[in-house]
Amino acid sequence: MNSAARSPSAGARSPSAPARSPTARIRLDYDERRRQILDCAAALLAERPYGEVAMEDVARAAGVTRGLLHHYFGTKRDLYLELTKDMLRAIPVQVPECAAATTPEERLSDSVDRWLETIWRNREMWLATVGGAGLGRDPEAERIWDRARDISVDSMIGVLGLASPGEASPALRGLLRSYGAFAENATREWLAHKRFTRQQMHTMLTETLLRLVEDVLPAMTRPATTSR
Amino acid sequence: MNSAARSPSAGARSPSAPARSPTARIRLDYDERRRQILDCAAALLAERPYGEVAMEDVARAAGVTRGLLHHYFGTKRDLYLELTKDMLRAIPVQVPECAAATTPEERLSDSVDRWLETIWRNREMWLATVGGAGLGRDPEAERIWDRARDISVDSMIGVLGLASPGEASPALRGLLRSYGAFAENATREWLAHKRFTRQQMHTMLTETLLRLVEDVLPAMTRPATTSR
DNA sequence: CTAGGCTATTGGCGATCCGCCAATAGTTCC
DNA sequence: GGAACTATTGGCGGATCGCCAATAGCCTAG
Repeated sequence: MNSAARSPSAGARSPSAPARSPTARIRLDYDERRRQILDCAAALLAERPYGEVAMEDVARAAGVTRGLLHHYFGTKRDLYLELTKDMLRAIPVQVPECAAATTPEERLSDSVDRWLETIWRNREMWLATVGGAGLGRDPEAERIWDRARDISVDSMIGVLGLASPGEASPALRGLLRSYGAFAENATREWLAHKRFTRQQMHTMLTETLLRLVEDVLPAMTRPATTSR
Repeated sequence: MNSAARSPSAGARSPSAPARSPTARIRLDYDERRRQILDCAAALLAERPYGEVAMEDVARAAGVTRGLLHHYFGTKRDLYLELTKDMLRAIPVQVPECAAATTPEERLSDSVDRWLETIWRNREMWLATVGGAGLGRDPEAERIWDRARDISVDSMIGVLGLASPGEASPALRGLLRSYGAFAENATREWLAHKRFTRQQMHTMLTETLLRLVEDVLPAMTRPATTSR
């Protein structure tokens, strides 16, 4: 645009320079910078939707320029997907395996507890990705989420000792995936609006899952009518 | 633009072109045009995400120019919100009230059935809005959805005869809202991936809601531990 | 049947943001 | 101290959005 008004001296850069030397170019290690950018992006995406967070904003928050973001992550969409993957890596769906001789209910309770703990520690990043800032229905994003959800489903099946991973019926998998949506919504209301206590979250998540697999699933797979 | 398009060889426009002359400026009634634009937007948003549908695309699909879209709806975001409101209007959360003397289970079954029927008839628009093309975490959109979900929650409370609308506990409302997310996910898998049959949908939705209010809710509101 | 007004519709201007890449400047190692 | 290495910058070009003055269908009065 208006590249005019560049005096020959070419000094006097942006007046809003940080307290350091005005043109300090701070050089970080690859992984450090990468992490910092991801954190800044998470913070911004946790408070307003994807479409309203400009790359420029993320860059400014990280104290770098837009070009660097593209250098590290490629597209804005790529940055978002990277953030998603990163979050899914940080919240590895609960692996139970506490002790061998326990009831499924105990394992489930433990598993849910651990999961809530992890979510709570990463709540900002969770809200930035799962919580809905998303870019919606992107095939790649959907693929990532689908895989994560399938892993989560496998984990649930394992915790409850329902079936060998390969043998679960489509109905069961679908049911558990929908339970995942249920849990996500409850978590969002817990984190963003404090509509549940953590105690309530725990009870709700465990009890609901048990009811689904013990009562709802049999009713679904029973082929005959009698839906009541 | 192409004002010379009447030459014989220059025919063969898009096969779906209207029977009018190529450059005809077709003037429609306000409501007609509005509805047509909304339908075109729904069709496009049903197959790819919000960010990848340009206003230009919607305009071309509707056979008009971009400017007209802004004239009718203002911002792109406004258009999307309008579409959402429109969809929520078209799918008025099931009003049961079938007959007076029925059991809650029967009313619920009926209500779910009616809801599934409506969704199926409007599946394209449903997928375009609920189904996830969304713009994510927009405050206005969230407000719209929240109101719709609250109405839906009231409806469920009414169908099951649980409490007078004003007296429902926050826990109940939150639980039912999360059930809404459960139902939405199941519906998406049903419509977009055919992972459930309609029969299964019906059973799953009714049975789950009953289990939630009869078993899970009491466990949540019971203050003591014993979540086992 | 023509003139004139009403308003649906157009076309294009300015601004914002994204994607990229050649040039620049810290950092390290010899 | 100099040279190689690479993190970082700055800006160009393209796509899209938001808007508004000008245009042109359609309807009614005379």
